[in-house]
Amino acid sequence: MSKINITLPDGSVRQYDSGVKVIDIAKDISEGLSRVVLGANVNGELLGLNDEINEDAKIQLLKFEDEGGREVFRHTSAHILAQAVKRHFPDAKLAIGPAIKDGFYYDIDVEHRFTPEDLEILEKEMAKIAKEDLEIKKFVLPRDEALEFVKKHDENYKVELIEDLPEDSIISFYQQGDFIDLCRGPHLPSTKKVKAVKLTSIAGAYWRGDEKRPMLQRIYGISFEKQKDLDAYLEFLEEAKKRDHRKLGKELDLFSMHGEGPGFPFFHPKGMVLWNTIQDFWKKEHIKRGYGEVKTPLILNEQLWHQSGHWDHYKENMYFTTIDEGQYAIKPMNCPGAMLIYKSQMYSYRDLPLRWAELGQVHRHELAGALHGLMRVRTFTQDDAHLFMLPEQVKEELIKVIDLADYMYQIFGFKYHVELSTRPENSMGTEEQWERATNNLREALEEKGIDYFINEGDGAFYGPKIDFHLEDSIGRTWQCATIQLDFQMPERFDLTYIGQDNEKHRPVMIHRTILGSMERFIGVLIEHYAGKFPVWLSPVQVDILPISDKFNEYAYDIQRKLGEKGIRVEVDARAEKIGFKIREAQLAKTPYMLIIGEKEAEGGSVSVRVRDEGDIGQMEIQDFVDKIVREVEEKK
RNA sequence: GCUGGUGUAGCUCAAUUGGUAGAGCAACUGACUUGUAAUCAGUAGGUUGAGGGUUCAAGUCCUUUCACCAGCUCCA
Repeated sequence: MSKINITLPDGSVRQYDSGVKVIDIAKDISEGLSRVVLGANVNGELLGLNDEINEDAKIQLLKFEDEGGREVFRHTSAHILAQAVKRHFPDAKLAIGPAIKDGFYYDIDVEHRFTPEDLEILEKEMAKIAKEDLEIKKFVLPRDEALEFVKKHDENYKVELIEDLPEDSIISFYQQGDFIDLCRGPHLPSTKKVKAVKLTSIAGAYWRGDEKRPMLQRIYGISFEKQKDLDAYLEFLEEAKKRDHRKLGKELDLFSMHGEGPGFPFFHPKGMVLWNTIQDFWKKEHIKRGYGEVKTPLILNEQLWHQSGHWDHYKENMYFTTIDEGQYAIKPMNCPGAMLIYKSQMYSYRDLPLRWAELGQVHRHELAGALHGLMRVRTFTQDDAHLFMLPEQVKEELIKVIDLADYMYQIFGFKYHVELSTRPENSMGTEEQWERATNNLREALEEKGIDYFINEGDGAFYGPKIDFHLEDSIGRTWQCATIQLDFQMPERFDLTYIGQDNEKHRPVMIHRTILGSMERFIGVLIEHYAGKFPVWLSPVQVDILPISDKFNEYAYDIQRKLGEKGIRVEVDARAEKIGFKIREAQLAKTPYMLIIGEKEAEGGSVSVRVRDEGDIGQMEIQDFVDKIVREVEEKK
C-alpha cells in the first residue's frame, strides 16, 4: 500500500497509508471528537465522513454542533427534498440546496407555484425516500464531461455552476436511486437516517442572490434523525413566536408602529421606563470608565457628508432636506459630528485618549421589505462613542471597550460570540492602513483570549470591525455591539494632535457601540426575557391589589413608602375581585404583587405574590421595602 | 426594492357559489365589596386599509396604492 502525506490544520504533515478514511484521521488528530466531524480538503474538494483519501491532502476540521454532523445530515436532507420534487415535478430545474444554520433549503425553478399542500405531499415523499434506504454514491467527472452530463439533463443552473469552476477541476456528483445531483458533498452514506422532516416555508429567492437574475422558489425545511428532536424544534419555534417582541410590545404597552411612519417606532410610557433605565445604567458605566458625553445635531450640511465619504458610500441610505435653499442631510451616523467637535480645538498628545459617548439618533433609509419591529427600523438611537488616541494606545483602548461590552452583557445575562470583518470591496484607504487596523483588532481579541470568526469583506467602508453577537435565553443570536477601527475619518477631516516632538500627528479613531441601538436592544431584551423583565428593568415593579375599596387608603400608604425609595408602584383600586386583579397583573408580567386586605391592614404587613413563584406569604412592610430595594441595586 | 401572502370594531377572529357585516375579549354604564389567574347585566363601537372599476348588487371579482407578514438583499 502506498503512503500519502496529510497536512493537518496546524500546518504539520503526517504520513498515512493510502485509502485511509477521513473519520480515522479525525480520530487520530482530534481529542474532542464527540463534537467534531471531519471534512477533508483534497485539491479543493471537500470530503465526507467516510470518504477514503488516496492522494496527498490537506485536512480541515469542520466544527458541527452535534455528533452526527448536523450539516452533512441537513445537506443530505436537501438532496432528498430535491429528489422528492423531481418525482412530483419532473420539469423542475434545480439550482442550489445547502444546509443552513436552521435546517436546509433548495432553490427550484418550476412553472408550478408551490402551495402549503405541496409541502405536505413533498414531506411524505421524502419520508418514502428515507424508507427506501437509497445508497448515496459519489462519482467524479472531468469538467467537460460533467458539463455535457448536466446539459443532457437540461439543468441550466448546474451548467452555470460548473462553468464557473476552473477548467481542470474534477466535478463530483452524488447519486441516490435514479436521482443525481451535482454536489461537492459530503453526504450521509444513505437516505435512511433522514426520518423526521418538516418543510417549513416557501419563499422567493434570486438565482445567486442577484435581483437581476430569475426569481426561484425556495423551499425551507428542517430535519432530524428522530421525531422527538423534530418535535422539540417545533416547540422551540412556538416558544420564539410567544416571545415575539412585536406581540409582547403591544400586549405590555411598550411601543407601537403606525402606517404613518413605517420603520419609525413610537415608545409608550412603559417602554420609556425600559429605555431610560437602560440609559441611566449605560451612562453611569461610561462615566466610571472615563467617557465624556456629547450630543451632535440630527441635520447637518450636505458638504460635511461629502467630506466624510458618506456621500460616495452611503447616500442611497440617507435622507435629505433643504433649509433656506441650502442642501442638508439627516445624519445616518454620528461620526462626522464628533469630528467637528474634535476640530473645535487643539490637542496635545497628553490629552489623548479622548472618549466621547453619544446616544445619537440616526436615520437610515432601509428597504421597505427589511423593516422588522424594533429590530430593523429607519430611525434608531445608537449608543455610540468615538475614541481618539495615539497609535500606541489602540490595543489598550480596544481591550477596554471589549471589557465594557463584556460587563454590560453579563448584567443582562447574555452570552456572546465575536466576529471580525475585513475589508469590503467598496472601501476607502490603502491596503497598508487596512492591514494595520485589522491586525490591531485581531491582537486585542487574541490578548483577551476571545475566539472569533472571520467575515471576509464584511467591514465598514472606512475600516474593519469586530461585531458582538448576543445569544439570548433560547439560543438565538443578535448582532449588537460593533467596534470599528477608523483610519479614514481622521484623514478626511485632517484631525491632528501635537506630539512630544512639537509636530502635528494623526490620531487613530475607534467608533463603537455596545448595545448597538436602543431600539434593537430593547427588542432583543423583550424576547430574551419573554417580557418578564428583571425587577430593576420592569416598567411597573410592584402592583398593590387591595381586596376591596375599604383597603385602598392602606394601599396608597404602601405606595408612598415604596415610591419614596424610587420603586415604580401602582395601585389597582378598581372594584374588581382579587382573582381578576391578580390575573391582570400576571398578564402584565409585574414582578411583585402585594395583596392587601383586613389581615394586612391590621398588622401593618403585606402579602407578597411573586410573578413566577406565586404566594410567598405575609411580610412586614419594611422588610418588603428592603428586599426590593436590595434587588434593584443588585440588578437581579 | 424584489417574490409570495395578508389587511373586517381597540385586540383575536367569523361572514356558503357576489345577496341585510357578526362573536369573544377590551371600553363605557349600573349592580356586586370580594382572599391569590376571568362576578353579573346592559350600552356603544365598522364607508370591511385607501382610491378607481365591473355588476341590479362587492368584505368577496378586477385595478392602482399604502401598510403589515414570510423570505431574498441589506444591516445597529
